[in-house]
Amino acid sequence: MDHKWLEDFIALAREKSFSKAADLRHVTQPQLSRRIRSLEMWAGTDLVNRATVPLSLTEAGEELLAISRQTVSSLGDLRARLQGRQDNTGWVTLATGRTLARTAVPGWFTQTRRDAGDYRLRLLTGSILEGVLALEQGAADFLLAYTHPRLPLVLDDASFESLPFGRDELVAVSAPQSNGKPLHVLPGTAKNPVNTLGYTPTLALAQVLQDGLQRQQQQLTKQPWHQHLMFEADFAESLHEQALQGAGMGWLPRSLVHQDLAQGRLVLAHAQDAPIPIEFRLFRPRKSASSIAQRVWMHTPHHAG
Amino acid sequence: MDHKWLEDFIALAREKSFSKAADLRHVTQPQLSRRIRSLEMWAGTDLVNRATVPLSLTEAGEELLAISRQTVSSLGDLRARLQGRQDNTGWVTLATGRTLARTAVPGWFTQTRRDAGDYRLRLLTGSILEGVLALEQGAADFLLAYTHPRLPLVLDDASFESLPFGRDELVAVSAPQSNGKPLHVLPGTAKNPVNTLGYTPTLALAQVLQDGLQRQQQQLTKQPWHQHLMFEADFAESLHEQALQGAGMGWLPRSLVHQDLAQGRLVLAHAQDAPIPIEFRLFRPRKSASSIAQRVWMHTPHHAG
DNA sequence: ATGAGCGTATGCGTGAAGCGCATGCGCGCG
DNA sequence: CGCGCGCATGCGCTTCACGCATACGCTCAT
Repeated sequence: MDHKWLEDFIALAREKSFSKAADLRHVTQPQLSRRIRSLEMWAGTDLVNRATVPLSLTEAGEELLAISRQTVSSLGDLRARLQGRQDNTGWVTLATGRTLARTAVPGWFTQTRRDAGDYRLRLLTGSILEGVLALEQGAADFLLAYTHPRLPLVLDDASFESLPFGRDELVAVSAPQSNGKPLHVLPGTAKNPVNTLGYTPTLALAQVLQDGLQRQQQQLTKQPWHQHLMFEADFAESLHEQALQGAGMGWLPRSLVHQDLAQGRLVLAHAQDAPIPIEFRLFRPRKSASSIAQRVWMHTPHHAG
Repeated sequence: MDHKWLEDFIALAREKSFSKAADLRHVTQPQLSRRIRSLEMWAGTDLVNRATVPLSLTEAGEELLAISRQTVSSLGDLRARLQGRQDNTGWVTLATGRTLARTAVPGWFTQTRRDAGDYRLRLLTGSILEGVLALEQGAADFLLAYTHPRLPLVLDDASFESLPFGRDELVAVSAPQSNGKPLHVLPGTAKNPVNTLGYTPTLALAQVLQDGLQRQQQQLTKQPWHQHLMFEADFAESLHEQALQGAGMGWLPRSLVHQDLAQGRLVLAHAQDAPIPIEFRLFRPRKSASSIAQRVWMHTPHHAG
């Protein structure tokens, strides 16, 4: 009997749909179907009436649901307490991506440390999905992530709250020539496409960027840009490095390159100077915040969306 | 989080020994060690203080123990209820071995059906270990198994009770020659060993037989018998079949062959006619018996050990 | 009535994790 | 000081959990 099965079952009872519950649980629908089937095998009887629309629980299912809720919550609470016990040494854990860790976190940390009192920060960098899991499992106090219609970010509104944390913009930059003009500039030509530095598609930034570019090409220029992807990385810093070396044009967060732009090490590589806006929010569980995490949350300014 | 881990942890807290708990849980000591380690990883903190002798639980471990007990028992009870609910259609489930299913069960079934009222019997045949698991998990109402000092049969006395069910004896039999003397007879000679039919060592009967033979050779004949194992099966019926065909000498339960002995299809193949006694007991959980299982238990005669 | 679309179950190949066995290592006792 | 007991670790094997692709059933609309 896997504890996961009970959590799956609770989700299924809430959503009354295998597909929806599978999304909530971050697994595919077939897998959730099999897990529920396993739970039914373990119980020795059917738990879900699949004939009704929407599906309903059998009598046995209702009984198991009650016990599952109690079990999951008591074990979850205990686990959170145990984890929190050794975290209550003044640490706050923040899950985020590598780029935001470089751009948005430093300023926030120094500011909240000044306003909310001294505390120590533990940073967990990884994919958005990893961050979501860390937050759900109590391994992190906060999650700082990009928000975008194309990023599903499945966090239950009932259990998690968020506030607008900040915004930034992706600007097309390139190393300059000796005359100060960009070495690589948009749009290129068909025979001379612009050397481009890109994000790996798994990265959240890549999704946001792709969507932003599509819109720009629709609104600004009717014809496509001619790009030649030279370099791809899952870390904005790497692209930054390549851009500084003159390897190509890349879309980088302005906060990451504004100093280079000011001092001429990089220049804007877009004829119309059309930055792509990006937004990010800070998430936290609605309950069971440590006192320090609570103070930090309260002293985090809401950047009006 | 595997539910097994909690059961392991409870066993460990009771036994205060990884090895003992591993035996109770029917796994090897290293595996139990790893499971507890997994549980500690999940909890995020140590649960067991391995330094003390005997080992003790940490504060976190004590808290988890309390919740584990509650969780395991409530889930276990519910499961038993659910299983019982659909078994309460007049079925009683008996786990036993293949041999006892042929020898001891039929008479018991007809007798208890007469005394305890009409009921239906579901027979689960398998190894003793499988039967023990079926009983522990509520998949079976009763377990009928050989008892012997060499068979560890790890059933918790606090949770399970048993009664002496019956006894039988293994007799050496062989097909007869035309003159009525056994075709294969003990003891053989060094150059002409007796063709023997044996049980696969995994079988409980094999353990009992081997122990019985060792004692007999110590007590009756100082010198070993000369046997040549011709055929091995995990099912007494198969040996029976082979014996009838004259393939060799085999130790078979008397109840299985008494008719063949009476009618001369088989004859005793042992010079001193020294049968090996075997005993078997009926086990059941101390609690949560269905009403029918309760009646059957009550009407099962105690064959005084 | 028939076909389109949604939602759940199933086959399959891959990869990770659980398992037993063999062995290492620390601690207490003779 | 060595010997034995008890828990941890390395290793190879097998099993199963997972995602992907696809089949099946059911409803609703034309």
